[in-house]
Amino acid sequence: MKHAGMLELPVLGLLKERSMHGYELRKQLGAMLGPFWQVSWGSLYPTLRRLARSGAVEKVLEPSPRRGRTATSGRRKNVYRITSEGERLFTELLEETAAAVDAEHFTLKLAFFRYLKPEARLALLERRRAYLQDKLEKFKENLREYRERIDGYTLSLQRHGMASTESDIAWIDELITKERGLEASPKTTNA
Amino acid sequence: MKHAGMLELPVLGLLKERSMHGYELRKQLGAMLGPFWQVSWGSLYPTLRRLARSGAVEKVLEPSPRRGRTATSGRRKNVYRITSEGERLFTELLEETAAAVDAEHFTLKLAFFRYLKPEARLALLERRRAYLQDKLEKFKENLREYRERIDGYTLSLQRHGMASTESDIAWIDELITKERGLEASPKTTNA
DNA sequence: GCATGATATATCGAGGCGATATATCGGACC
DNA sequence: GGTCCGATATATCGCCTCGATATATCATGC
Repeated sequence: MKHAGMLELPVLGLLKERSMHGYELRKQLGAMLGPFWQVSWGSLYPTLRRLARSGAVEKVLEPSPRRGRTATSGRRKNVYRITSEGERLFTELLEETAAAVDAEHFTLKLAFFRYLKPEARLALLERRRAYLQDKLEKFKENLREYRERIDGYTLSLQRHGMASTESDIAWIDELITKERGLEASPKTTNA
Repeated sequence: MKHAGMLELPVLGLLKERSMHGYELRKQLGAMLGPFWQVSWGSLYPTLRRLARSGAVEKVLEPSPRRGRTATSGRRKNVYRITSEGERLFTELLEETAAAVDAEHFTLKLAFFRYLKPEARLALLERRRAYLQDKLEKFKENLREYRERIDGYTLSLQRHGMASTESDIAWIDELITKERGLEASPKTTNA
């Protein structure tokens, strides 16, 4: 993953559930997002430092590592806890639609959808859908324009890219349908 | 796109066809790879500088911008030409299978497949296929392990990820089949 | 005792990206 | 003729990600 400020949201989202240290955070992230996209230390620790500096998280003082045999772990651990400012930032980052277009950002937002109200979810889904639709159009246009100039491999590549984009749109549509169903059901049940 | 050393291959590949300056290079790249992944200036110009420093490309002296009206363009242009060292580097980067697993690297290699011998193409395709297959297995394993702990959105996300990966594998298989057909055809035609 | 691997934090350098600065050129508009 | 704008063209800055690496401590097994 390449884009900037990728980790803020998932780190805050996990710390929202319970305080953790960096190493554990990484493991949880891996479980949540599938076995791929293992977060690198060079991204994670600086992110925690940034969040701490901005007051979104704070270091929890461990109850003294106690240099004796009774302590479960004498190892140095930096446990981080989310602050109220962090909670605010989390919601702000999650709701913001501008970054919802990017695949990675959208994926990360989706993993924390349960914290959003239905209308905010729909807003994000529809923003992402519009982006994909636009991408598809541009693909077609590009293909019309450069058709003769590209070779078979590149053509196949572009066709597969278009098919993938269509599949992504269909998936988003499923999610939108489910979401509307959830919105409607409370009233429908009562009708 | 995020990974390191992404631009070396496509820049050399385009300069192989004809000498160009940075701005044009960017436009060609866009046409080739679809309307997305517009290469940033902050990546392109440093890449050209690196390639020039390592002797893979060289600046072509424009026939003096001629401060008169006869010149088609008095604007400063840095036209780059590939060297024999650059041709060698291009082939090396293209054939190397290690980086073929990454989606972006693989895509870029595919765009220059026509410069490879059939067996080298097959090697890259099969390497990419093995990676995707492994990715799929790990997805399934991860899902078995964390099934109960993830919510509906995350589950849907992972399922879609798996379906996409399967679709990618099917596409690679198509390419492999075509490739084997091409390999066989010269003999078949003569049989 | 002592090797090994998991836990845990931290930093470095290379490179990508978005934003921005700067300048020239070709046309459109009046 | 003047002037504004958008396309052409090169370049750099700062922030961030990533892979590699360094450095410990702890748990387990032999």
